[in-house]
Amino acid sequence: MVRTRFAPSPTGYMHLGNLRSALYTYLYAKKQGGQFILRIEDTDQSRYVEGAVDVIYNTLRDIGMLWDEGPDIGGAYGPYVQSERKAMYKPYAEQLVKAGKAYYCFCTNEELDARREESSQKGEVWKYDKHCLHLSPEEVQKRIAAGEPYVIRQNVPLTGEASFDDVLYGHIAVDCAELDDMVLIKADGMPTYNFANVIDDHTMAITHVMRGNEYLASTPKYNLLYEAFGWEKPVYIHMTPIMRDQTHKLSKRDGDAYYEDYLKKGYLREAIVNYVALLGWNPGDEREFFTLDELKETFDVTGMSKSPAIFDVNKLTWMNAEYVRKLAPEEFTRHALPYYEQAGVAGMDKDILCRILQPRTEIFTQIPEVVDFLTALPDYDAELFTNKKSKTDSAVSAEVLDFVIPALTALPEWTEEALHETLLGMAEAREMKNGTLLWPVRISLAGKLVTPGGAMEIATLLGREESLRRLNLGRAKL
RNA sequence: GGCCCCGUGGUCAAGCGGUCUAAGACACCGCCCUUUCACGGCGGUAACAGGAGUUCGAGUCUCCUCGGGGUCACCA
Repeated sequence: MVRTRFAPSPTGYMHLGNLRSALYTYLYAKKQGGQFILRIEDTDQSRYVEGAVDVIYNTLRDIGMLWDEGPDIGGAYGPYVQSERKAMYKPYAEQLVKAGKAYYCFCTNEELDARREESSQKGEVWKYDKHCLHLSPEEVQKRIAAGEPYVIRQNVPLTGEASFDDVLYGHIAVDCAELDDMVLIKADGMPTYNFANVIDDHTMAITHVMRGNEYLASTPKYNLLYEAFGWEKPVYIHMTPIMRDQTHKLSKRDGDAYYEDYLKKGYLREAIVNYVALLGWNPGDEREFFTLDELKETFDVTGMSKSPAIFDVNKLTWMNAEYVRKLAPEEFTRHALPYYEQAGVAGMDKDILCRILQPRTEIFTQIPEVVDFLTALPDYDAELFTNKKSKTDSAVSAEVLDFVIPALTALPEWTEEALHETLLGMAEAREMKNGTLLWPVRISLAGKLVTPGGAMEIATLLGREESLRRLNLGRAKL
C-alpha cells in the first residue's frame, strides 16, 4: 500500500509551490490506490498563527484533495500534529546513542561559534569536530546528572559514502567526510525538524517521501539514520520549486505566491489547480485540460520535470478564460454576481450580461471595469464618432442619429429583437453598411470606444429611457 | 568557497542515438470572420548554453567550461 504525506507548516497561507507539492503527492498516492496523509508540522511554536490549520484544511478540501488520515479525522498512526508527538522522539535518539550512532554533546553555542570562527579564519569549511564523541560514558552521566544542558548528535562515519536513489534524479551519493554531525535532539529536548521528519515518516509508515528539492543534498544523511535504526527506507521523489523568474522562487514578497491571492483576483480554483499541475509535469500527450479526477488517472512521475518551472500568469489567465467560457450560464452568473453588484449592474438582464461578458472575461475581477459605462455614461469626446473602418465621422454620425432617434422613439416594444430588426432594417433600406449605422449608436450609448457586446445588447440593457437619453446626448455633441 | 542538482524558443514543454532542415500550448505579429472589443478560423517570428570527445550518425551518451538553483543552524 502506497502511503504519501503532505506535511505543511501552518503559516496561514497556501503557497502555490506547496499546493503543487500537495497535489503531486496526493495524485501519486491516489493513482496507485494508496493513501494520502496530512501531517501538521508545527514544532516552531514561535511561528504559530491562529486559524492557520483551517486554511490548510479548507484549501485541500476546496480543491478536492481529501486526506485519508489527519489531525481532524485521526487514523491508526496518530497523532498527526507534530507538537503532540513531542515525547516520542527522544527515546529514538537515545536508542541511537546506545548503538553508537549518536552521542551526547555539551558544547555550548559560544564554544561552537568560537570554533566556527576559528576555522573560517583559516578558510576552512566548518564541520562539528566530534569533540564530545570521545567523552566517557561516566563523564556523560555525571554531566547530565549535574543538569548540564546537552544535545544529541548523529554520529556520521568519517569515511565512506552515503547515498540514496531518487525516482527522478537517480542515484545521489555524498562523501561522508562532507557531512556534519547534525543535532537530532535540541537542548530543550525537542527534536530538530529533520530528525522529527525521519521518525514521523517511519512511524507513520510512509512509503514514498515526496518533498522539495532542497533536501536532495541532505537526504543521504537521513538515510544513514534509517540504516542506523535498521528501518526500511522510503522511496524518495524530490520536487522542483516554482520560480518567479530564472533566479528567484515565487515568494510572498511578490504578492502573488499564494493560492488565496488568485482566488481574490478572480481565478477559478479548477483553473489554478490545472495550471499548477502542468507546471512541472506533463501527461506525455497533448492534453492540457484536466479535472482532478482526470489528473488522478493520468498522473505519473515519469512526466515530472527535473528543472524548476517559471510561473507564467499569462498562461494561467488564458487557462482561466477557457474555464470561464466552459461554465454553464448559471454558473457564470453565480461567479460574476459579486462583481455585478460591485459595478451596480446586478439589476440588469443577466442573460444578456452573461452572453456579452462570458466570452470576454478572463478573470472575474475584470468585470466591473468592463461594464462601468452601463451605470454611468463616461465623459467622452466627439472624436469617438469618427472611425475609418466603419466609415463614420461626425457628419455621418449626426445624420445616422437623426433618423435613428425618431425611429427608436417610436418603437412600440423595447426588446432586443425589435431593436435588431429596426436598426438593421434601416441600414438595409438606406443601403448603408451595418457598421456605419451601428457605430454612432453604440458610441452614444456607451461613451466608450471598446465595449462588450454591440449597440443592440447595450440598448437592451440600458432600457428605453436611458438609451434615448444617451442617444440625444450623443447627437448634441455633433 | 566545498558538496549536490539542473540547462530545448520570452514562458510551459515533447524529444529518451537515425523518422529533428526539433512537436504542441501561452504570449507576440499578420490575415479572415465581424456591429467596436473579445471569441473563433488560418498563417508567421522564435530554441537544442559553449567546447571537446564517443559513434557511420548526438538535442539525445561522456568530459570540461559557462550559467542558474539548492545546501552547508540547537529554522522549519
